[in-house]
Amino acid sequence: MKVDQSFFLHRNVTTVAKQLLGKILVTKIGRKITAGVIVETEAYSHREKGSHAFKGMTKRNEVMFGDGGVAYVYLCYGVHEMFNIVTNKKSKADAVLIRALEPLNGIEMMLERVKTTSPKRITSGPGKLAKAMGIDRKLNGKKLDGDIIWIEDHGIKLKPSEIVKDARVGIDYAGEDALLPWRFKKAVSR
DNA sequence: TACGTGATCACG
DNA sequence: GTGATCACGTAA
Repeated sequence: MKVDQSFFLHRNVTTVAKQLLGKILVTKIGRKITAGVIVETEAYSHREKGSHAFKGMTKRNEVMFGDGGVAYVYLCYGVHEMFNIVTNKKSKADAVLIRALEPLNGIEMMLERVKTTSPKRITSGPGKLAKAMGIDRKLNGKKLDGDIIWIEDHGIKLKPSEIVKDARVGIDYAGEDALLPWRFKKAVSR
């Protein structure tokens, strides 16, 4: 079933980032459904330098300042669309970057979008998964309880021991805040 | 390790 | 207006 919007209003963005692991991201773009299990996330709080919201509201990060439960999508390096989930209440501009999925449904469609034939690692990075899922800036600000993009809970809850914590990547500009262990990953089962 | 790519933002 | 910068991916 769909995750209730109240889940995204939680005040602790790292908690939401951890609890998103194991949940399902689903998009329905032009009648095509694609879905994948979230296996890697990063938390961004408006109070630390890694966040786009740290220096206040701009045209780009505007949707982060509204209530949680909407998509924040922006273009990175002129090439990649990045998909985030806004969390916390209005004016508390927190967000979770979805960094990796395990493909579940609509793999054919994903392959077509990414223009490859190998499903291996097709959703293994933030830019790639957005492309595979058909997510772009048109979805910026869209609520996650509609019928275009949403999150489902299939009852999977990871134990703390199944969650690998790490420093976030690609944010050297954040200085000491780049060291926060706010990257969460599902441990590889073996 | 190096760089493409284009929107964005902080200047003025 | 303009220029530096960037929450990546891929090739080498």
